[in-house]
Amino acid sequence: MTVDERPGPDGSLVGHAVGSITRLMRDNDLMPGDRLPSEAELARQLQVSRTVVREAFRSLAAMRIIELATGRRATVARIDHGPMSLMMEHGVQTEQINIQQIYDVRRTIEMRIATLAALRRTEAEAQALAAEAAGLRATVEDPARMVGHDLAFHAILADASRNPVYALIIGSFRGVTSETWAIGWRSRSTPEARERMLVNHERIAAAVAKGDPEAASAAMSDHFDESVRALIVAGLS
Amino acid sequence: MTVDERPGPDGSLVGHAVGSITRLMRDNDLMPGDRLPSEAELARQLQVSRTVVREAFRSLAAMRIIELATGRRATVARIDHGPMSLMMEHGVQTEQINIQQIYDVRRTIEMRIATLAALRRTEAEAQALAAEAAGLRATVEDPARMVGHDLAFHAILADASRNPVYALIIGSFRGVTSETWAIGWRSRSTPEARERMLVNHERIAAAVAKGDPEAASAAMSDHFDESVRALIVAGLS
DNA sequence: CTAGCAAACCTGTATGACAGGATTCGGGGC
DNA sequence: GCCCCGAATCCTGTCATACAGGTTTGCTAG
Repeated sequence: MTVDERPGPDGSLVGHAVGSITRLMRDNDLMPGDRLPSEAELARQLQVSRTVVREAFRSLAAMRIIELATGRRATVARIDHGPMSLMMEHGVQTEQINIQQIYDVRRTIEMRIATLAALRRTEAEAQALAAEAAGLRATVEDPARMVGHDLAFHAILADASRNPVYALIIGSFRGVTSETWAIGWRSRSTPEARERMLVNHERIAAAVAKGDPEAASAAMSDHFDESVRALIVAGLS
Repeated sequence: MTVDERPGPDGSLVGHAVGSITRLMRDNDLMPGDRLPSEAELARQLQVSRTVVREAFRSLAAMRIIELATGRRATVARIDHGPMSLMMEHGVQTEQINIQQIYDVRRTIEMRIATLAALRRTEAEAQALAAEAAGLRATVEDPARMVGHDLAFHAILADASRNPVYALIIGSFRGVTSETWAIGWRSRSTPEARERMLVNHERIAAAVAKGDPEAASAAMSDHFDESVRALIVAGLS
């Protein structure tokens, strides 16, 4: 396993190292779990100090392209929504993205997810979905626990689409959603409004369990109509 | 501007530092362009070595949450699709994601983008779109230049949706798309097949220019039907 | 052949140093 | 009083070295 010396994109040595390490992974067809050369070895091959290799590793680890652990060599990582979630939170925090925009994207994507999940869900997923919908209803007095059920519900659904990219995107909204969820819930001030929210989840779960893609998609659409309305009531722009 | 000392998520000092810096940005409402404390200053406040602060900075810079430059202080960054693009490439490279899955997501999202763009595009965007469609037709003999026009076409459209999250997601497919685009193009072996591809872009541009959301969405749907068929012909799973 | 242990390897962090690039601030000219 | 310029200062990028743990490897003893 050797590394070539093409200069990286920018003039920086770290940028160069990141490029070289990425190329090394690609050229050697490294798969998740495979081990990379040690920092010292890479430093030698790239003719830079260990500092530079370490910073390059940190960059790749931040994107969960590789995984670092003390004492162990760096390994190729499984893709994960964590970094994307942080990026989204940053976007919202710095007012480059607003919550309504995220909900528009979520509606678009989750309607498709519902369709696919209705066609592809396993029996276990159908049951897990029903359980999370029931969990929502059961914790109606404890918003802090409700948000966990809501997040889990949508995560299971995304997984059931059998397309990891959907799961990734939904996961990337996880941080933002968990921070704003309570606002939406509080804005549903009447028992009727709250009941609608609970029923919508149950409808989605039922349609997916029944394997009815149109009904699942329609229920998801209603769910987002209702949620977006709640957010508007709350004045979240 | 000070930093508290809550321990980070994992035991690592770098993880702690990343958390503290993130919190510092949030608590002080730092906006893109604003400067962060210097490495030495943070090292002092967090009671860690500059090494740790630097690695934390690298992590945040990898996600484009902050921006680093020689001699200058780190600044809060504008959100950017670069890291997401690298993550997607990694996912495809390691066979955790396949091209068809990406195309399913793209179809879902770009149909919505077409709808929004038809409603919200500026005059300049309508013209730029037409120009890129024309560029595609003009460079039909040079796939390397064609892919640039295709990427630009979809990027302009995404921007015209006036929802940066759509632009972000489309951008995250940029790397993968540019690497597989040529395969799809080559698989369109007849002049008719190639003409269909060109016409579809022109139809989208025309519908968006006319401000007809249904037509734009339908044209986009046809575009993806055609593209996905081309990829299937090419045997890309 | 296996279990266990020691050596070798490896990463996380700290310290100190220094070469440029960037910022700042004071002074001089107008 | 204001603007421009240069020097002092600050700051980042990189290197070398050191050492405390954690991990892997390989040898040895039973």
